[in-house]
Amino acid sequence: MGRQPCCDKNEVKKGPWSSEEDKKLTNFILNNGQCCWRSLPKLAGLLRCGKSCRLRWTNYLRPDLKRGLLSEYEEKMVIDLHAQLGNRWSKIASHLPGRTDNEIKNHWNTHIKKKLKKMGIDPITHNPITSDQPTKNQTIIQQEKQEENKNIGTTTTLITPQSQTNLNQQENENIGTCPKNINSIDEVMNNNFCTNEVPLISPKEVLVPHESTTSSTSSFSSQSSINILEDLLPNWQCDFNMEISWADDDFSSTLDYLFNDDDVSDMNNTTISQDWSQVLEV
DNA sequence: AAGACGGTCAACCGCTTGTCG
DNA sequence: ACGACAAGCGGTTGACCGTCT
Repeated sequence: MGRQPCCDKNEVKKGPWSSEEDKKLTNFILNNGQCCWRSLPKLAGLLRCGKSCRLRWTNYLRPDLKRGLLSEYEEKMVIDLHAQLGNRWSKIASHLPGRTDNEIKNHWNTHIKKKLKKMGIDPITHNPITSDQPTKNQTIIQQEKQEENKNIGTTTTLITPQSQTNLNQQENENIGTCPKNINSIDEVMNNNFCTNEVPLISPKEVLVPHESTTSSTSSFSSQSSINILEDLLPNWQCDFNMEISWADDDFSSTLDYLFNDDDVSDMNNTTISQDWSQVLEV
């Protein structure tokens, strides 16, 4: 017998989210926090699948998300992490505060892949693509790398909890070290980028330079969510007991997306609700 | 002007993993 | 140990938009 569907597909709405739905979802989560996605749509008055709500929130509505294209720094980080972790987008995203796995995955497939190919680097193996037949050593290295990626990508039945722990430990140890083949990318990018030089630090500590978002492509949705946040702001101020400084760099980039500079300066030292502070602490 | 085409990205689908009784 | 359920994850799809012809 197959798995039960997560929701009745005849009764749920699919496709792009309307600003009204965004508003309902944002409002509900800000007031009640994130709990039980399956029952959330009903409670929030949404005709959506819980899964869909979770995705919309984590990929789009979450207020700590950065918007706009990935910076050069972030791109290099993605390349470096991909060399170590393979297509484990959520792991990669966890090292890039304010970025989602979906966003990184899309950016990889649409921008970085091409860039690397253009530079003569195989986006899968992260080794240089040569026009000649690969040498014996290169072939072996590539095979090893593919095998490595394969193992990383398929943590299935053969992996016991103990070996999984070991794998995770190994993984954690590897993060922060320069992989053997990353030199090839460094050479091409003419930049000694390497994670042992770029500390992988918590979202709270990372300050990623962001670009102006005037060129943001997701015109409808991003705009609608920004409007929603603006609409909801008074509620947060009412609910919040905790005082934070909006001058904190952590928040400034997010705020840049939400408000113009004047708005941000007006909001310095305003108060916010606990739910919101939890969201920001992600 | 309009149709074809390609690029981008939000959203979906289905599988895997984690948790709890 | 097992099954059921919720959440997470990565691959894929399809709508939208800009550019080209």
